[in-house]
Amino acid sequence: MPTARNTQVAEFLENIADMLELKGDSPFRIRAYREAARSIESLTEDITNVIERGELQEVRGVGESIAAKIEEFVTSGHSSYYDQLAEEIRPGLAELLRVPGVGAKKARLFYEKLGIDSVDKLEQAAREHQLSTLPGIGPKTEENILDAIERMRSRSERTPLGLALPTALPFLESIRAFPEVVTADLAGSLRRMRETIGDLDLLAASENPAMVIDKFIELPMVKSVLGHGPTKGTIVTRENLQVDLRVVKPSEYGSALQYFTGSKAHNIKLRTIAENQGLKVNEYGIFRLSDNKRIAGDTEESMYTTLGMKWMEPELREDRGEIEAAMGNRLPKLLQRSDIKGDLHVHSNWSDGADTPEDMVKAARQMGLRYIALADHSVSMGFIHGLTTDRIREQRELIEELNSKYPDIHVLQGIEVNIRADGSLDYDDEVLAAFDIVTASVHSGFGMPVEKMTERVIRAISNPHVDILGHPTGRIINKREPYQIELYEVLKVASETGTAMEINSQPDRLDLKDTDARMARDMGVMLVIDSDAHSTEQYQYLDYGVATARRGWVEPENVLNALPFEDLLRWLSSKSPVRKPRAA
DNA sequence: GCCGTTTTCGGCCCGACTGTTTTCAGTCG
Repeated sequence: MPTARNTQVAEFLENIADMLELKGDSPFRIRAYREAARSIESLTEDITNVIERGELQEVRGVGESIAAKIEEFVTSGHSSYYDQLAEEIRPGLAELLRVPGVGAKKARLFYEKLGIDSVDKLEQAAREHQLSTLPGIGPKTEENILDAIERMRSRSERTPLGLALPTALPFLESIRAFPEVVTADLAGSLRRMRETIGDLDLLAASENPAMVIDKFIELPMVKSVLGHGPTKGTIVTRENLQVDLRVVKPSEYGSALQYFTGSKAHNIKLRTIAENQGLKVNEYGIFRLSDNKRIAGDTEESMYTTLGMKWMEPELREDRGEIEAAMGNRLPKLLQRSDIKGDLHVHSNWSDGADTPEDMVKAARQMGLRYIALADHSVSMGFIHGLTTDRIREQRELIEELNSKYPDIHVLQGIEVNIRADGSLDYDDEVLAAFDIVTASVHSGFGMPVEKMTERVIRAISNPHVDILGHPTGRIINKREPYQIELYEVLKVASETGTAMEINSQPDRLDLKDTDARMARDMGVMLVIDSDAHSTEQYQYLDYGVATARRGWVEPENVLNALPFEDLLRWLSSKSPVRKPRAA
């Protein structure tokens, strides 16, 4: 799977950066490795393809030296440079950097003076008050380290957006209701709708910041208070999520919102551009270097227009070309939730869903959807009542009844058909032909080698009855890595056969992910934003799928279920024998 | 280690907070 390999390479470079940091190497060299890592992480194609074309050094942040290390790592699976560093730096030391508040200097100090080379040893030393015998370390630092380790253990991973957003919204509502607050918004990765979130960042404008912070830390959802200053408060919720609130003056709100939304890489790029124009950007506004006069910052839009570019949606702000696009007036017209006209992947209690088909139809109407496809599981998923051919016929009758009972919504008979290990499908072609729409998904045999998996999926989507590939990489965020697959090859075939790729909106899937969705879009492959709802409430998940698509620069014309129903039918009828891909 | 409509050498975003240090280093975003 391309992006999995890209992730590996990025991790490899990050590890080098960590070790260089522990070594006390040049901060600029360290940053070069981290920037190269980030750049590769957001590539929209498999890095091996880039290497094969000999274009590795064209990747931003990758020069001669890093390119050589990547090539060795990718082709041989190891790196002599890395091995050499690993001999100099005890491997456990990098673990210490994961503790918030412990950076390279402290890690090195702890190791050199106390022999600490693991988080466990660090915890023990802090408990025994050995850390405070060191220069520059006092009892407060000791205590903070213990707290940080405890929090790290209770929530070791980034929080999925699907948990972070529902936690943050009540805070935002409460803060907006404070009489002292002029306006408030989500900020940080939450506002950019990243698939996982570290700390939940909120921003408010008020003439009386201290009062707002005082009230914030008293909110009933607060479990404990980590920090409490005049303009910034940090608390921990009962879910063990950290929420930061910053409060600024109303006149600084635009610049603060821009600044605290990030991403860091996006902001660095903006500042560099500003400098070339004789300007300085910070969280208080844009200032002319010549006389230090503030010339923008009341609104976020003014921050961008002053620098000669259009305002852009937060989901784009990852330094993945959006700044260049904004300067050239080439920003995408991003898909919006209101563009979604239907949901083509919905389960009912005929397989593993919780609700009846009729309940699912009624809930879809309430969501304002114009069509849905019931897509229960196929027969080999016996343990969750996959549909037998008899039950398929019965369900067809039921769907016809529902269509006449609810004329304001179209109900399609779909199926989530299982892709077997050899790439064949659970049903014969005649059975498949009877469905209105077919989504094929892998549900087993995740561990097969990359060539086999790629072949398997390509065979499945080459079947003229298959309209959509469901959750194409199979990952579960924080639980299961994507299976090994050459997504680029799959997408090439999909663009030839006219098979759409799903962006599955389940918050722990978000599969395709943002950068993969962008690759699909760039290759002219149609996308489908599906809820994969297993109960009536889960239609709400479409919001996360739409966010993922937006982060992938996806526009309405790239999305199958943004089509009106009649156009969808036309698209579906055109697959056989080979559907022509729509122009991207 | 990377990069260049200021540069192939000399830069590399910038400010806040925290703890401990009495003037600043380390860490973070």
